[in-house]
Amino acid sequence: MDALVARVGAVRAVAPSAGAASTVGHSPKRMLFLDLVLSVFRLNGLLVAEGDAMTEDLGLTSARWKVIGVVALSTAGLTVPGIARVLGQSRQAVQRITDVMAQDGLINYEPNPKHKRSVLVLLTDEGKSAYHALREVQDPWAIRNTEDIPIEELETSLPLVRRLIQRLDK
Amino acid sequence: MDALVARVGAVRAVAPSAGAASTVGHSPKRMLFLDLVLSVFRLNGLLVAEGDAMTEDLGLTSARWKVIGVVALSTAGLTVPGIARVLGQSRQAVQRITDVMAQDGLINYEPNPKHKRSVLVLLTDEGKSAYHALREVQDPWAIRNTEDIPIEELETSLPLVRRLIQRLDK
DNA sequence: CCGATGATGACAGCATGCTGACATCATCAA
DNA sequence: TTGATGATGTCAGCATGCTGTCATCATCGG
Repeated sequence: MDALVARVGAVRAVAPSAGAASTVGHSPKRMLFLDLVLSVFRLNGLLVAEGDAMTEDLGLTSARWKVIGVVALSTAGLTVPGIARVLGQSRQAVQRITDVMAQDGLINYEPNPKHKRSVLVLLTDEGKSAYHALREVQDPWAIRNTEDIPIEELETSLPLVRRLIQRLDK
Repeated sequence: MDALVARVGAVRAVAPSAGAASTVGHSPKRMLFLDLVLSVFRLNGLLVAEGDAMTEDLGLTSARWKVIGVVALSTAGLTVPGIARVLGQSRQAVQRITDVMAQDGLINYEPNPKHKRSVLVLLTDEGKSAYHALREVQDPWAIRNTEDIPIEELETSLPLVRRLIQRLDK
C-alpha cells in the first residue's frame, strides 16, 4: 500500500500538492493484499495489451490465443462450455470468440460423439499453424520477461495466485 | 503449465477422452510464466466479480472503488488523467466512471487552481462515507483471504508482480 | 511575445467480459 | 418409460476497458 500511496503522491503533474495520505489502521497484511489486488488489476491490463500487440501480426488477440492454447492442449477437442470452464469464463463469452474464430477458419466445429448438441472445437490446419506461430512469439516473450527473475520467485508466487483463485472460485 | 494441462484434462464432462497433452519443448520457466499469465487473467476476473459482489450493497463496483480508493488517498484531489495514471488506465475510461459517480453524488468536480480546464476530483460526504463503508467490507475480506497465507509469500509475490508491471509498462 | 508541443475534454467505435432469459437437448432416478 | 433436473445454444442488454480523432487549453523554449 505504501507503493500505492507513493504512486498517488507521485502523480502531481497537474494536481496541487497531494501530501502524505492517511493509511492509519491498515494492518500490514491488509495493505499487502489490497496492493496485490490492485497490482493484479494493473498487470492484467498490461498483459492483455501486450498479448494483443504481440500477436496482432498473427491475426490473434489475447482472447483468441487463450482459446487456441486450451484447444491445442486437448487431443480430442473441447466443447465451448468446456473451454469456458477451463478458462473460468462464461460460456457465452467463449462462444462469441469461437464463432468469430470459426468464421476466420482458425477452428472447426466437429460433431461430438458424446453429445449431439454440444459440438467439439478443433483447430484447423490454419489454427494449428497459428498456434505454432503463437508459440514462436510467446516463448521468447516468456523468456525475455523472466530472464532476470529467479525461478524460485515464480515457484513461490504461482501457488499463491493459485490459492487465491481456488479460494475465490467457490 | 502442468496445472493447465490438468485443468484441460479434468474438464471432460461432455468432451471425449482428452488424454495427456503434449508439452514437449517447453522450458520450465516458460511454463511457469505462461501459467502465471493465465492465472493472472483468471484471478483478475475473480477479483472483479468478487469486488463487485462485495460492494454492491454500497452502490459501488470494482471500477468505482478503484477510483474512490485513489481519490481517498490523495489530500487535495486528483485530476481525471491523474487518476488514470495512478491506475494505469486510459483517461477516457476513468472519465466515464467519474462522470457517473458525480451524477450519483459520490464525487465532486472542483476548480483546479493549477489548471483551468482540468478540474479536480474530490469525494463528497457521501463519497467519504462510501469509502469508510468500503473499508469496513474490504478489510475483513483482505484478512479472510490471507489468513492462511504466510506473510512471507505475500512479500515475495508482490514485488514479482510489480517487477512484471514495471517491465511491461515501458 | 509567440509558436511548437504536450495535456485535456469530448465524442465515437470497438473488443471483451458478465448476467438474464428462454427454449431445447441430455441425463438420471423413480 | 417418464418426469425432473441439469447442460447447452442463442439472443439481448450492460459494464468496463481500449484506441482514434479533433478541438481547445497550458506550458515552455526561442
